[in-house]
Parts: sequence; C-alpha cells; structure tokens
Amino acid sequence: MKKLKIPEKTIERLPLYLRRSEKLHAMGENSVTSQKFVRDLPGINSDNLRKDLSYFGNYGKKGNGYDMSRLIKELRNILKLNKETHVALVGAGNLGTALLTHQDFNRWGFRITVAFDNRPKVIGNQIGGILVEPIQDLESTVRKKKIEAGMIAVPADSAQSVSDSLTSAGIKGILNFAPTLLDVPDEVKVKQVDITSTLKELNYYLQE
Amino acid sequence: MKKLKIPEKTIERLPLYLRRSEKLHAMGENSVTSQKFVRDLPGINSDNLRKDLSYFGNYGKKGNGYDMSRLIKELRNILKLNKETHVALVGAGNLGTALLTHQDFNRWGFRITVAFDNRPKVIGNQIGGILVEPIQDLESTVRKKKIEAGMIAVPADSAQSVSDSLTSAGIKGILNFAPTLLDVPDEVKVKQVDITSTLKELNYYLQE
DNA sequence: CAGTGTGAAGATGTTCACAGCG
DNA sequence: CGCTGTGAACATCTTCACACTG
Repeated sequence: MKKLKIPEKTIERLPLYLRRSEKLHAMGENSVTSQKFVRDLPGINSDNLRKDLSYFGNYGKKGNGYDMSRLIKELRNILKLNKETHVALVGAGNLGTALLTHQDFNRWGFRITVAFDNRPKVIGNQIGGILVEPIQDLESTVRKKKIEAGMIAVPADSAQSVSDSLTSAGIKGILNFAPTLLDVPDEVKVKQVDITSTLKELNYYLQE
Repeated sequence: MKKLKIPEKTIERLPLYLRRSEKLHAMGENSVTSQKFVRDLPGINSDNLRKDLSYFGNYGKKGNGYDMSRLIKELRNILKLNKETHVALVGAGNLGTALLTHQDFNRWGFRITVAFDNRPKVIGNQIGGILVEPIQDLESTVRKKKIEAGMIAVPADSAQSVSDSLTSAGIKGILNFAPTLLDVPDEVKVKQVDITSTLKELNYYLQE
C-alpha cells in the first residue's frame, strides 16, 4: 500500500467499483475474486482493480478474493459518502428539475438543500420538495447553510457568473452542466458534464 | 501529418476546440495563435492543441496562427457534424424531457427524431414537438426511420433491455444516462453520462 | 522572426508476471 | 495452491525544444 498521489483515473473508477460491489452484495455474493468482480465492467481488468484498491489498503484475502461488505464500506469511506454533502442547485429549468427530483442522490449522501433561479415565474415554486429562491440570495444562503458543492444548470452565458458567486460563497466543488469552461480558483474542483460534447464525441465514432 | 490511430484523448478535446473556435470567430478574431486559442481552456496548453490538430492536417499558418473559419469547418468535418444524425430518446421522464427540449442539439446536427416510453400516461404526449411512442414500437420505428444513435434515460433496471433493443435495431452509438454498464456488441460505441458517479468523484476531492 | 508541426524526452497509466500469504 | 499485492516492462499521453516555413 502506497500513500498519496493517487492517479485521477483510479478515483474515476471508484464509484464504478462501489456500484459493482453493491450489485454483487445484493446478489448474495460475498467473497469475490478480482476476475469475477470486473466481469461486466467494460474496459477494466482485474489488474486495474487490484492496483487501484492497493493504493488505499489491503482489502483482499489472498487466495480468496474480496469481501463485498468490507469493500462497500471501504469505498464509501474513501469517497466520503458516509457524511452528508449539501449541494446547491442553480437553474431550475428542465434539467434542474430533473436533478431536483432525481432520488438517487439521496442514497449516496448528497442532499440538494437549496435551489436558485432568476426567473420570477420559477422563484417561489417547490420542486422535488425544494423551494426555488431568487439568485440574489445565493451567496448569503450558501454561506449560511454551509453548502459544500454546487450544480450549475443554467444557460452557457450565465454559467461563469454563477460560478463566481458560488466560489465567492466558499464552495469547493462544482458540477457544471453548462457547455462553458469555468474559470475558478485553484482550490475549487470542477467536473464538467457536457452532454452535447459527449454526443459529438460519440458522433465521431459513429461513421467508422 | 500522421494518419490513423488518433488518441482518444484527442477526440475528446475536439468538441472543445470547436466551441472555442466558434466563440473566437464570433468575437471577430480571425487569425489566432495556439497560445491565445487555449487561454480559457483549462488543462489544455498550446502544445496539446497543435499536436491534436496535426493528426488531421496542417491547418495553421506558420508565424501566424489558425484561421478560425477554416478551423471551424475542419473540426465540424472531422466530427461529421455537417450531416444530420438522427437520434432516438428512450425514457421521457424528467431527464428525457430536458433532453427533448434541449435546443442546443439542433445546432450541431443532432435531431431527436423519436421518443419512447412504457408508461401509458406519457405515451401519446408531445414533448418538445416530439411524439412519445410506446416502447414496443422501438425496434421497428428505429429501423424504419434509420436512426443512428440512441439516448437512454430510463431507470437503471431497464437500461440493458433498452440497449438490447436499440442495438438489435442496428444502432451504432449509445449515450447512456442510466447508472448501468451496458453490455453491447463490439461495433457499438457507448458513452456514459453518469451524473451520480461524477458527483461521487467530485466528493472525493471535496474534503481536502 | 513568430509561431507551427513534430520528433524525442518525460510523465502518467496499464499490463505483465510472480513472490508471498492465507 | 489460488489469488492478492506490487515492482518492472510496456503503452499511451503530455511536454519540451527546435527545425522550418510563410
């Protein structure tokens, strides 16, 4: 087991491993070898799995495999999914609504605590049990409620200004759905979910 | 200029370059150096850009930079965005609705031509100008309308069966929003858009 | 002579192969 | 003796540095 400097690629695979562990656990499997584990995980082989896990500890039993309940616990722990993370949603349009009503987040400790929009028609609505507040209140509310992450689901041209408000309110992570590259301070981590770009990428492969 | 074996990472960046070229073009810039081009493209430097482009041709003028209108044309061409790609959407829930009403796709030649759902309440509705058809009709309609790509926005437990229908109807590319790893024939390219996984990944970086 | 295009060096990520433990 | 954990070999991707051209 090595400490520190864990490859980004490894981190990217951890949620996948967690999902797979839970599935195997639900199927009643207990001791699972790395070989068996990665069946159905396209593009990942047993070496990848073993090496990835080895960065964090010795979770396997030699000659046996990995104990699913143990692995689930370890992965949730590594990904810090045991504590609740409070998330702010900005932009309560179609996508924002989908996110607000997406029940799956809760299972993983993500709680969308507040939502903001700038359109009078939308402000004051309850969506998925969350009140949509005016964008002007963003900074003070985020600060007051100790929100840690933000999701940006606004049109491209306002994404940067929303991002600025979020970061100046002290947010440390942003999930950006707008097709814009955000300029943020170094200590803020941004993950881009750019559906149109992904579709373009897919398109490249579409016509051999 | 080299031919073939273009790195995946390069392909991933092309949509970004296209977006940036269009922005610069709109700003009236014409000849743009690689240095200037990559300002605002976080994580990408001028070497990346020049090398990436060099896989496809010599688009720059030495001592000058790149001509934006030329570059836009070349990139659209490489990504095959000049022809229309017909897309089927499966699952007309909140996310599906967001996708159906997402105008941005059209700009890039993606046309969602048909939508499917299995819930009687939803079937027959028009969303974003598209009629939601019963899932039973998927294979025949997809075949008849020569749909090339599918978007899966159904719950995790039905994603694989939808994927099977899509591929057996001859689809060559899938954008999967369900948190499931799809098992598809080799010739089918899948791109995963897994919001919860991305959020978990972000969460890892969130606490120091 | 500024800035592209590109081999070569360096960094990061993956696969191999096997020592060692249960 | 089977399977993990891990150095070492290999492959891919990024950065460097500079020859070359418009």
